[in-house]
Amino acid sequence: MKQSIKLTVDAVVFGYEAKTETISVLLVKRKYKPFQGKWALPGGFVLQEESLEDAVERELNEETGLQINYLEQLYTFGQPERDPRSRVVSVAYFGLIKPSNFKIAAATDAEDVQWFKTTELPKLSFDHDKILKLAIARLKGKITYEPIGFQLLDNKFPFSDLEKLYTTLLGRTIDRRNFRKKILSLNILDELDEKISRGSGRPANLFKFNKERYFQLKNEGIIFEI
Amino acid sequence: MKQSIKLTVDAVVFGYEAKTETISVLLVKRKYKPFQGKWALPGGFVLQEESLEDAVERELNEETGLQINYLEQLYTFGQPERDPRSRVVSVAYFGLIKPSNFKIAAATDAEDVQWFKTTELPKLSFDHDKILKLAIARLKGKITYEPIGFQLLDNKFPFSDLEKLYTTLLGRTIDRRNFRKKILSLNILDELDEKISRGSGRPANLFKFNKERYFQLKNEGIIFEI
DNA sequence: TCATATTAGCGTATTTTATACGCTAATATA
DNA sequence: TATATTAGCGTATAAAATACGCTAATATGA
Repeated sequence: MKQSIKLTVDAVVFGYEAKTETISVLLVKRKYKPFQGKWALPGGFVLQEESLEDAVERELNEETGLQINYLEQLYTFGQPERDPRSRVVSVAYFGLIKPSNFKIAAATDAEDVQWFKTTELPKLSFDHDKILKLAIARLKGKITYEPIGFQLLDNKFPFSDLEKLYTTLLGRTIDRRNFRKKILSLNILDELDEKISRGSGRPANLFKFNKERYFQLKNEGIIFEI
Repeated sequence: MKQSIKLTVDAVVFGYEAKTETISVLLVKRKYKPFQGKWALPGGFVLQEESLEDAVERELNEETGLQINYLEQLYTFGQPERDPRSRVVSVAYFGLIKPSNFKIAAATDAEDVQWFKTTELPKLSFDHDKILKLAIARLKGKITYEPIGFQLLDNKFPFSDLEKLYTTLLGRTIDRRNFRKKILSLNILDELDEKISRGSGRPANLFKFNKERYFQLKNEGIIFEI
């Protein structure tokens, strides 16, 4: 067996800001060759005795200092020529973080770390463009049949944040009344006895995603769908 | 970099027989240690300069002689202890073959190859039980929102074959009239000027999945859904 | 302090889609 | 030629999705 393949993990981490209604991706500036000085997805080599998930979380923490909120495997990229140095296969992950976490990024490690709006992306290293493209498609697709959107909002959020998130992700206007009816009929949101006022306009009630209830419904075969 | 991780691919290949209404999985009996003599998913080490897809197709061909009809990446399994020998990460694939191909299996290589009904599975080697379980879930889930079912039927098939396949996969009865209406309204089947008679009963018209039309509709944003 | 701008919150009518339901047609076989 | 078997199809009802516009509560600027 002459196989000598290196294994890496890469992470596509999305963040959302309701104020500007933008989805951003976390990128790091590469310190070493190849693609030195270019932007890339955070990631790196898997340690010998470490699970893939541990590897992603370690790399993310080392490079960005961020606490991830939701993480799932995206796809494994293994084209022989994807790394100019040698054969490197990368298991890509897909992550989401909450806005409160969003703000503290870029605060930790040596390399440059930055949030990029998905509409203003730089050219990326390796095949990371391809990975990112797939991740964006996954995010947009998944949001309609699994409640991962809540992972991009704070624990307590006004309904309008959710609405704006869906408008942004789906790239089209949605009817506010019908959307509210639909989401509330799913019975996975708890309305709190708390209001929030952000600038002008009527203060909004805060909601909370009820994870327990969601999993209970899921077990009963009731499916989330927008 | 002290990393020395081996990379393998494994394939979960499903076949369907309308006569018995059973879904089967292709398994091979292991020739060497570990798990010598035990059943496992077909697969093996990725060659140094080979893409992951090429590796799966090569291994499948070497071990079973089968031509695969549909192949997609399933998930990458990387728990450190999943192989007792050393660190081995496996990229699992999900494949479907048509009944005509189904029959010629087990005809080629040295190891023992066999179809197992998904209801009568043996204990598998490594973490292959877990992989198979995920693949079955994927098959059952995917069939409702992508027309992969046609990959399990012959090119020309009577409508009842499709109906039986869905009944089997979904594990519940479906209303024949409503199912027919729904599928035909999708406009992705061509009704042929050909009939088939299998034993008693009224001979059935043959249908053909219109791939071009499906992709055209898909591009227009029209989604297949059962 | 009051007029204006801004965001939140909600109901009903209409259209579309899903579901429920049972008979006749064409063949093989006994 | 009678019987068993599979194929093929329509209509009525229920459920879900969509379309649509006003009032409430606050901030802000005149």
